[in-house]
Amino acid sequence: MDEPTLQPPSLTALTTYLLSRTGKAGRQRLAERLAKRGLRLWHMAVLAALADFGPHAQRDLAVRLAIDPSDIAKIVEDIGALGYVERMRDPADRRRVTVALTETGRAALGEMHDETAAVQDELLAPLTPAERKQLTAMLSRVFTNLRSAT
Amino acid sequence: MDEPTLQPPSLTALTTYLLSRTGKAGRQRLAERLAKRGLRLWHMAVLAALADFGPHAQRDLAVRLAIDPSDIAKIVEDIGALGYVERMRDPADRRRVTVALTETGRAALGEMHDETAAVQDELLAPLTPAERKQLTAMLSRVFTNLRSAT
DNA sequence: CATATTTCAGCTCTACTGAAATTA
DNA sequence: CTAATTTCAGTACAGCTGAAATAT
Repeated sequence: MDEPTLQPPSLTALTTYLLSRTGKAGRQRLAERLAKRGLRLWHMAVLAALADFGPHAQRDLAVRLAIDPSDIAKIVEDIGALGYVERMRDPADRRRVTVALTETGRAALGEMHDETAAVQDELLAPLTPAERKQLTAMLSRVFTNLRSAT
Repeated sequence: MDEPTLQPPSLTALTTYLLSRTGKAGRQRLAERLAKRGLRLWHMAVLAALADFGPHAQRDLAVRLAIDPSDIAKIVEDIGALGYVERMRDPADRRRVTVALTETGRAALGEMHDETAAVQDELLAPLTPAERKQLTAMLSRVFTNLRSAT
């Protein structure tokens, strides 16, 4: 009897394949949670960047998060409509639009933090706490290297 | 002076975020290589499944690789046009279409194997060989757990 | 004039939904 | 008649290109 759920060994031996598949699964689960709030992943990423580093010009948000600049406008407008951020023209350079987190946005981000932790616990269930730390450390180095090797 | 390339710590602390980003980067680099052959990732995945497990009905390919059944037809037709696979109606159940790898397909898959190894070396450059093994083992457990917990 | 930032229209790709055609 | 398999049309989203509008 065949077991049609087995993955091809020549694919599961490819770390890149495993990264791609597990990454997609994690993204989907996160996205499902955020969708209940009417948000998507980039919305959360922008809120996190504003919480961690303070107000940004939209251009700087795009550079920091590696979002295409042409997509920023819509993302910021969405979370602005929810009252999570405020936009102001920069008086010093009136081309720039400065985006700042509101208290409402900060509170929403706090709730999301708990939800993302729950999603992560589910995703990484088969790993011990020590292994999760190792995994995070390794992925962090890979990710940093990606961004420097542009 | 600000360093606008720093990622938000509250995101890089999320393993799910790192998985998602590194996974996407890996997928993109693989896709770039395959695009030079006129292929995409699912094409390679199907070829690998046929090489590892022999001929499949299209339905079984969809189940094994977790591709949507409605997308299989186009994928198989594409690699069929390149001469990488052959399709035959199953005489025992004429609803089913059996897909089999050709020698041409097997040879192409061999060349792709070398290319994917090169992509992976670049992606995982900051990790030692021992760490790469650890990473692969951990991701493999996470991935297996995902599929069983459907 | 050249450049930077924001914004929008449009394209492609992936992944999904729904339904039709064929066969069991 | 019901169910399984293949196939296609249409939809939604993400990510990108190109260009216009505004300001430096």
